[in-house]
Amino acid sequence: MKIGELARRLGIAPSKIRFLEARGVLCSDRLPNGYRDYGEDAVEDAVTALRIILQAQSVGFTLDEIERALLENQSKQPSCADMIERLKVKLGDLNRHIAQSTEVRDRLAQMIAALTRREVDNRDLPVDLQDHGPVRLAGE
Amino acid sequence: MKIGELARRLGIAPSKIRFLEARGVLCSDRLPNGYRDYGEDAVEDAVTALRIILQAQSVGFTLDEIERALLENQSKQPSCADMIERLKVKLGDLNRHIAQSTEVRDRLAQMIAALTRREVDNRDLPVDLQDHGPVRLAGE
DNA sequence: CTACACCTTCAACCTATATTTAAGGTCAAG
DNA sequence: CTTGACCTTAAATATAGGTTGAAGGTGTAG
Repeated sequence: MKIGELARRLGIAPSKIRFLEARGVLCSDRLPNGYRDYGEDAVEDAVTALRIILQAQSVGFTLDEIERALLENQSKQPSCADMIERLKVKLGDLNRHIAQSTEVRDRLAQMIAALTRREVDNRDLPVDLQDHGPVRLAGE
Repeated sequence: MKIGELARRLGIAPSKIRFLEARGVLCSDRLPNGYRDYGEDAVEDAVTALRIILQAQSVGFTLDEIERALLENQSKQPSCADMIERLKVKLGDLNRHIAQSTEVRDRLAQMIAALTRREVDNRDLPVDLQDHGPVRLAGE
């Protein structure tokens, strides 16, 4: 399988696969003419790797971090003392991030509810804006 | 209060306050000499606005979205039908994001546990890597 | 008056993460 | 053989979110 079909299958641009490969988080076999060639196993590996990479990226890991974690994990010699520390820091970040996301999610849900009510009754202001009163933003 | 002290109080760079003001999500009064001047109320407003802005940013809202939401919320004429739709989409995004973050958080925690065990017993591989087998990454 | 910290604007630059484009090679169908 | 889809690399551009630097004004202390 060539890169175009793999990209379509993954729902991403071929350029992104090339980019990730250049970054060092993916690899590929090549045909004699230089084209990237993905066998059956390679396709499955790529899909799995991409799923991990995109998911990690989506929750705030940089490609550098992902690369370090993946490579370190695959190395036969552990030597991971440093990495475990880095991952623990990331775990803390992630927990704080989840707490914050949840808080914002709840406020957003309240806001939507309040705005929806306001469509009917105009007096009802969003709770989270009432809490701190009108904030001076731009243009006042 | 001038921008430097406000920035120190907020723990951010003065340049960031200027940047956010230029972006349209903050405002300021000016002294006759052009310096930004924050009165007592303005300081509180700025702190509140910054808290909201940074938190929203940290969970994936762009400055454009934050600006639209804040300005729309403060407008006297609701006309928010569009915004409610946008916010609902964002709420969905946020819920998916929380689910994904939580999943990655749990896997990360397992990975740390496994790596910590491996420091003692080298056979014990991280569960999330066992699940999908070795992934072909770069350099193999 | 001199120093020095602080402020202004505006434009340039930076990092991360890609995408797009330019110039060219490969290949199967008609 | 030509056309068009697809591939290659390298370099330029895009986008978000800033930071930095130049050039210059302000304010206060010695």
